[in-house]
Amino acid sequence: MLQQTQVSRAVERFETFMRLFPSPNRMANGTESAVVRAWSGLGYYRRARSLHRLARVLRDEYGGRVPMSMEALLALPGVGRYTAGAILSIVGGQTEPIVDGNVARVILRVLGDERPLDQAPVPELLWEWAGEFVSAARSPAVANEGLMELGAMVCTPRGPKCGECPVAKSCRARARGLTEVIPAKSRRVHRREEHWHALACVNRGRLLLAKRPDGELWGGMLLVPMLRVTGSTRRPFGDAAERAAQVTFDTSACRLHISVWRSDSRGAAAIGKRRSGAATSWVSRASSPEVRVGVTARILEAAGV
DNA sequence: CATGCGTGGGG
DNA sequence: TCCCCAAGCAT
Repeated sequence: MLQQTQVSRAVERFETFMRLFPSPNRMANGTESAVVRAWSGLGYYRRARSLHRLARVLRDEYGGRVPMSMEALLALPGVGRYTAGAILSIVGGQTEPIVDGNVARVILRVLGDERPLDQAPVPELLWEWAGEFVSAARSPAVANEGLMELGAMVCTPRGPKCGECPVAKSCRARARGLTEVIPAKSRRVHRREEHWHALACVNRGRLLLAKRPDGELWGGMLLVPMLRVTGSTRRPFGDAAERAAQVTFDTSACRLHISVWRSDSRGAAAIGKRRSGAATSWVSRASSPEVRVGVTARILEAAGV
């Protein structure tokens, strides 16, 4: 959960999530969609799907336990250098470094390095520095936690609290007045614009949802049926739906301009004509978490259903 | 190695 | 309103 997600967002979900999946075996014995459902709203849903796959690897190959070696951890789906380092150092007390966004910011400021944190060879430099740091520490867990926490609480992206910083005296960014420009911003990518149709389709308290195709935006998620506009289709769902609203929705990579259509029991057939084999299902509005989250919630609200 | 992947809060 | 960014990873 903590991969590229603020601690406070993860904390909100953690207790519930752990009650649902108290052990790797319990998750492995359940379905992927159960995990994705519990994850809904957190974003980056590949993490949820990876986690379910990971649980099955633990069940089938490691007796339901987490292997405590770098090699084994890095081979698990969704586990990279950061996650493996965190598990080994914080859980296992091993001398392994962690570099997250916070740590990178602290190191670059201390060094007065004005390069973007993702520009080669900066990442390797950061891992080496963090490796020397944790090697010199009595407790790898405390050292790594402390370094991340320093970045999160004191050496913040804007307005760092240098007056409270234990290493302010040896910080080059501080000495040169560069704390606001380090770390340097990397080249910005333009958010591409796409046009989509969405179908808000309600019948007797149930809502039509469709599973997004793997490899596309929101792959594997259960959402209000959505189609990307490719040609110049005026009425993508025929006469079965009426135009209800227009909404804009941003993801990290693109801005979606969505034409929202409203329909009833006829909607499923309209979707079926558009998409061969689209996995649609009617779900209860009251008990389905998808209804209250993300793009689906926005579309339903805009459609007034 | 550059890019894609969500969402929500803060400035 | 708009941009930045968050306990990254896979491809």
